[in-house]
Amino acid sequence: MGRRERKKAATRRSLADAALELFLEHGFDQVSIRDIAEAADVSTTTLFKHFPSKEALLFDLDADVEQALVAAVREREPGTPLLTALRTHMLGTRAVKAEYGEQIAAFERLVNSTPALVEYHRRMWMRHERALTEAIAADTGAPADDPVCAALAHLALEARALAGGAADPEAAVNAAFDLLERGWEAARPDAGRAS
Amino acid sequence: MGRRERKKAATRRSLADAALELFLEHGFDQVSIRDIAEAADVSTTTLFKHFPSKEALLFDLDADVEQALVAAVREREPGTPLLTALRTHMLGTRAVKAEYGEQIAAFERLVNSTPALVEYHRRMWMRHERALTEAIAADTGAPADDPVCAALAHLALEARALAGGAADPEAAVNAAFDLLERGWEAARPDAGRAS
DNA sequence: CCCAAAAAGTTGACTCGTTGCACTTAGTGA
DNA sequence: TCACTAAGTGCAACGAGTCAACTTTTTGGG
Repeated sequence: MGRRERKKAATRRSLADAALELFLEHGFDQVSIRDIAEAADVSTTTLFKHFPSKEALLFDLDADVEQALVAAVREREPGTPLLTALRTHMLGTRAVKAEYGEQIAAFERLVNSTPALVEYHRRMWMRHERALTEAIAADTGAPADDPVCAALAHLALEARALAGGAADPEAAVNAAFDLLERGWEAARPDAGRAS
Repeated sequence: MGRRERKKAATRRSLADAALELFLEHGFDQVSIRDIAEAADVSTTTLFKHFPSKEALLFDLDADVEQALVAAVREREPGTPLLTALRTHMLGTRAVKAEYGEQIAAFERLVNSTPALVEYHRRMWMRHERALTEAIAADTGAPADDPVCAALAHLALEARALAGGAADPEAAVNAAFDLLERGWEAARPDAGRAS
């Protein structure tokens, strides 16, 4: 990796870092793009060459975490039912987060207290809908555009948004998956055991 | 109703009309707030006294249509299962719309081709989540904050968003409800028959 | 080794949604 | 009739995001 790409990555990180710090201290809406550019000592145009929007500054690291979802389905333990793997993954990342402690907690508080960020987060999350649909379809031998697989993917992903607004997020996720799991097994009696 | 309120309603309507016309002709993003205010012969400040945002200009009429959803559950034929009523309502309004013909079709095309509008529409729709949750809970005698009822409400409402992006919307709605209905009946064996 | 092309950054002005402020106008109610 | 209030105006501003023209590097090929 040449010097150019290293420098590029450096300014990118310095932007994301400055943004995170300022957002955590003053709140998302109280910090302007100009403030961030100023803090990272670049111009606003440069900032927008690195990040397509103000929101994107925050979810820079989070991007690959989201990819893990599809992997959790595709590369799950053989013999594990699909929905079980999904459910575990959604509950599991939560546990990992809890372990990391205050930093991630503060980040989540920031996101969940800013409507624009909640929405953006949701959008990013939902981008995997198609990939998940295909993973599920492939898994059960259904055609790639099977409506039932699409519905399952969509509704399973929605479980996260549902948890976001609930008093007890874990219970909410479990409730959603209880519903889906039973409905899914009824629809495909073979799906509950191994595939 | 005095003259003042009549005038207020008049400018409001003239704004909404101008907006709809311009949006349909040029597309949402190609029309600025200033254009609309100009066409209705008021200032942009006045426009924002009537509508809280650009998007709101379009969904002025649609607002009460959305309210019908909760009514469809609460005031359904006695003996009809809850989910059946919901499903029918979602498929039914679609049929009504088809009958109205080109105008509504064009409107829907406009909305569905503009990400900002899709999102706004979804938001409006999802505002009924709490009301629906309570209606469902009351219906089955569960506590008002029962997670399963909340999950069902959320996921049922989501069926619309799911349909929006699907090749065959009707099939998508049916697939979602098939899943939910089975899961729901498994969770509450008494819920499938009458209440 | 040098030069041209590509990539990174800068500057400054601009659009667009949205808000705030100070002001006028016109119904309304006593 | 008169004070009050709500609607509307004009203008200036702010913040996000874009655009175009221009200055650096950095890099790769002849």
